[in-house]
This record gives sequence, structure tokens and C-alpha cells, in this order.
Amino acid sequence: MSILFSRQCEYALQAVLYLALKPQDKLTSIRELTEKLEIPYHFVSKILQDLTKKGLLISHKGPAGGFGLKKSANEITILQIIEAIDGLSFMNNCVLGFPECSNDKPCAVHKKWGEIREVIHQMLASNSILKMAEDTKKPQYFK
Amino acid sequence: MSILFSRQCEYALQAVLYLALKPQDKLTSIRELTEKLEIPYHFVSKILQDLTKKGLLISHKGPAGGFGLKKSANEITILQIIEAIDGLSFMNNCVLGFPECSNDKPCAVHKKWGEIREVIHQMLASNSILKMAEDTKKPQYFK
DNA sequence: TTGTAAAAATATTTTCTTATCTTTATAAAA
DNA sequence: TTTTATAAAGATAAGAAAATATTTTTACAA
Repeated sequence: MSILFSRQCEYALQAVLYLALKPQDKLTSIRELTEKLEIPYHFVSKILQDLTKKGLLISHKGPAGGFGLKKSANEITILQIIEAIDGLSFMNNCVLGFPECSNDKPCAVHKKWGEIREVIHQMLASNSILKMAEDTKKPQYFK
Repeated sequence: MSILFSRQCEYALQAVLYLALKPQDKLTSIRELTEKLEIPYHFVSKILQDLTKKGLLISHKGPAGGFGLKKSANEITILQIIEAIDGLSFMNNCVLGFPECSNDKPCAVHKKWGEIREVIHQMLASNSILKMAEDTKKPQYFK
């Protein structure tokens, strides 16, 4: 079961981090991407199209076609990917699910969760996907 | 969309926090509970049965029947409820969804998320549901 | 012109959430 | 003590959402 983000969003992150390690001008096919990452072809293809429409990726059809980052990998954050796929509702909603939870009517962990949420936000917004991908031991992205 | 926990789990928490504010010997019917909290009767009824089987609640059939906490509200934590319904996989899985993420092959936020997770654990385990429910402005639990 | 690869539309599968209906237990009334 | 109303237990089904697959179309480089 996924934690904070949808499966879609997780795949999007994996794909983008994979692309971040490639030269920006080189396109990568869905085939390569999904085989290396071992994630479902058609589902991911839909996700990449979404990211393209949202202006985060570029795509080209035909032979030697594929996907690439639209901007340089050091200008993109994980949070931007998450925002494009899942939206930022996890930054607003009550973690215990109380529909009316707010500063006026706080749930039992409202304040504490607010602090935690800020740290999570930091974690997702403070580093570029380039740094993220480089910090990571690369072998994990390949089989 | 829910954040860390399933809808089931959220309802369970809301129900248990509601029960925590009642005298322990008094039983509460699903009807009252779901009407006051405005949550779905049948779904919640299933959840309460689960919590009963797991030994967290007691139940009685028949007139004046209903559910109550098995132990005193100051001996139960939110984490115990979560563990019973969703399990603790959120404490182990990679937040970005990398299946092989571990200390050996950490994802981009492995370390940071580990710290955050500890704070979340603290938040859920360090106070009893009695304190949780009392700290909360009570009006929110009633309509 | 041909093969490749994304785009798009549609369908299937699975999982999660919710509802319906029947059964069983039990307290209280007759 | 039998009846009756109440409320949980249980089984099953319906609905919705999320995840994944299939098929067709479109673009384009060689």
C-alpha cells in the first residue's frame, strides 16, 4: 500500500528521477523506462502524457522518439511532480480524516501534524531532482 | 483523498475518540455514533466488529447494546487503532514507492523520511486517546 | 513507404467503500 | 415464560475509484 502518494505519483517520481540522470537532449522511450524500472508500461505511458501536458516533460513520436525533461534537472523539484499528479491536498487535509478539522476546531494532532507537514514540504521542495537522483546510489534505478 | 491512513482507519479513529469521551461502562450504539459523526453506518459497523475481534472494543447485542472501549481510555493510543486496521506498513515502506529502497539502497529521501516517520510515530504513540480526545475542542465531535 | 513510438480511446481488473438483507443474541415488556 | 423490539454479527452484493491492459490512430524519421 502506498503511503503519502498514489501509485501513479510514485511511478511519476521514479520515471522523472530516471530521466534526470540522462543528458537532457536525449529522449527515452516508455519501453526502456518501464523495463528498467519494472513498472507497468501502459499505466506509466498515461502518466508521462499527463506530465507532458502539464509542461514538465517533452515528447516526440516516431522512431528515436520518447520523453525527456522540459527544463533542466536542477530546476525541477519532486514537489512539482507531486503537484502535477496528485495535487497538494496532502498539505491541507486533516491527517486523522476529520472533515471539519481546522485551526479553530483542531483535531487531536492538528498542531503536531502541521509541523511535520512543513518538514515534509521542505524535504520535497528544497532539492532539485538532479541532486536527488545523484545523491541516490544509482544502481537502484537499474536492474 | 486520505493522507496517511485508509478511510476505514480514519473512521476507526473518529469512532474510538468519540467513545473515549464516554464513561467506560456505558455502551454506544452504531446508530448514535454514525449519526453524530456523520459517517456511513454499515461500513463503520464492519470496522467496529474488527476492532472488537482485535480486542480493542467490547460489544453487546440486544436492546441497550452497543460498543465500548475494552480498556480504559488512558491505556489506548491512536497507534494501536491504526495498527489494528491499516497495519504498520507506513512505518516501513518507501515514501517514494521504490520497492528496493533500504539503508543499503536508499532512495533520494530515505534518511529524511526516516526522521519524519519517527516524529509521526511519536505523535501517534505518546498520548492516550483520552488525552487526545480531551485536548480536542469537544464540539467538533458533536453536531 | 515503412517501421517505430507516442497519443488516444476503450475495456478489464482489482481494490476500496458503501448498502442490503438475514441471522443471532438479549433485555425488557406482556 | 413467551413475546417483542432492539442492536450487533454475518454474508452478500452494489458502486466507485484506482490500477492496468488492449486496440486503434497519429506523427515522424529513416
